[in-house]
Amino acid sequence: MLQIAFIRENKEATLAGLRKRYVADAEAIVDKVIQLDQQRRDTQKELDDVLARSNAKAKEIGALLKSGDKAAAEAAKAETAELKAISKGLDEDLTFIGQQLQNVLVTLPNLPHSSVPEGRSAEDNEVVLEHGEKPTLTADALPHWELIKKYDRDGGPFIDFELGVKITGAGFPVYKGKGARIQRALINFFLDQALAAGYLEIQPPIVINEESGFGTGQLPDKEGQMYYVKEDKLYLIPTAEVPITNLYRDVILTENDLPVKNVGYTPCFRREAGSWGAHVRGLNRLHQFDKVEIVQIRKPEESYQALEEMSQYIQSLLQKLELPYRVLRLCGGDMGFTSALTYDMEVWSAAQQRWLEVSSVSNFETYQANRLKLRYKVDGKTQLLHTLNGSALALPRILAAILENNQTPEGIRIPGVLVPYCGFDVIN
RNA sequence: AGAGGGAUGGCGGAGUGGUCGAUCGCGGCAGUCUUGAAAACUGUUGACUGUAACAGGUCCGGGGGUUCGAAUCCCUCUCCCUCUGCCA
Repeated sequence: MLQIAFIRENKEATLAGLRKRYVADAEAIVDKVIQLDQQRRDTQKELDDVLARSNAKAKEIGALLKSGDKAAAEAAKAETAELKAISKGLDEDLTFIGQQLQNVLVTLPNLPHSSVPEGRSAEDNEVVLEHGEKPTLTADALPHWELIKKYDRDGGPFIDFELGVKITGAGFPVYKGKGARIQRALINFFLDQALAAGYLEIQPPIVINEESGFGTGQLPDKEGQMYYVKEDKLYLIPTAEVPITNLYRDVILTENDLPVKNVGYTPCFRREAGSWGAHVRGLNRLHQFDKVEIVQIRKPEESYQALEEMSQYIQSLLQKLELPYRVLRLCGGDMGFTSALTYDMEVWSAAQQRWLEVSSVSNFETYQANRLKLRYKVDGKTQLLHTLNGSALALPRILAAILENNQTPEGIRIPGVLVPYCGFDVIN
């Protein structure tokens, strides 16, 4: 959530940011925010004054009763009725105005960083760099969903979509044999790498309450994208970002606690309506998938340096896995609601001949921290922190690229770094 | 799931209708002493809002109520603990 004080004092910058994101009626919304904020402050002032008078009166009555002057006390009591009526009315007004303000404020996305390119859609994202050689496959090369069927060894394909449909539904594959083992290998590899890079491993719950959904910005308007357990009012997490970042909700850190670097492996659940044929085939888009997520909490002045470090770290993983990749700087129109700057990492899927997004790393600046009330103390003052996170990495598309890019007539070669984790070096 | 007991500042723990935002202890911070540290002593130490700075306002798990006045009384929700039951 944007800070009201910032909007009030930087109206033009706010408008420019919102335009970059193609927010409709930005000017009208910002004017509404400023107007409601003024109204709220005026009403608050008025209420505070009435309350101050009431408080003084109550003390006066207490003193009179103590001194035994009952008649004067009764007279003073009679004067309070009016104050009470006024304060009640003002209090109701304030609640109403506050709600309206909150309702408008939550509809505003984060303001883009100055380096965010102009643009309306994914077409306009800026390619920051490309790394690695795209493998040239033979004419009979197969996409991963065919490869999975080709190496049918343990009583069915090593990733079984049909079986998943049977027990749950589409988008919930069953990993078997080498399929399950390579998943486990990837998770352990990613966690070990993060530990070596100084992250603290966290195993959070994978269902979260409404407050947590609000804290990181999934709620109120993206509830349709999450699975919901109605009886308990709990949501299945779409990413470990939600529970891990919310560990720091309503927290005031000290400088010694910083920087916070957490890593967590969790399954992730996404309802994601809509599908487009081949683009969502196989492992390309699932309702349940595994992901290792890195989260950092930083002082404002360090957060962009941290973002670059996280980007480098994620790239190092892709390099170790020998995957060709590119890094995109997302444009204003394509960036997530809560982010100020996002890099997407995409790996080259050689048989599908397309780039697959496997990571997204973002700096949210104070947008989440303001919702979370996540602060730290500097020179006796409390200040909002910056939150960042990134996938490091999401498994299914990594696996898809590994399978496709490394296919040979003899079988699918497992990248060297994974072999000790897998216990095998080829799927054949 | 049933019965009972709780929820107070970073932690422990007082406070049961009137200067209580809250005694006290620990911890933290600053100082004295010390070559330095420890110990001891002294002072200081919640958050939000508001103001140029004061002042003022709000917060004792959440919400509502009684009262001139609520941390204290009433209702309700949530969570925690103990015992009984069930259970990976």
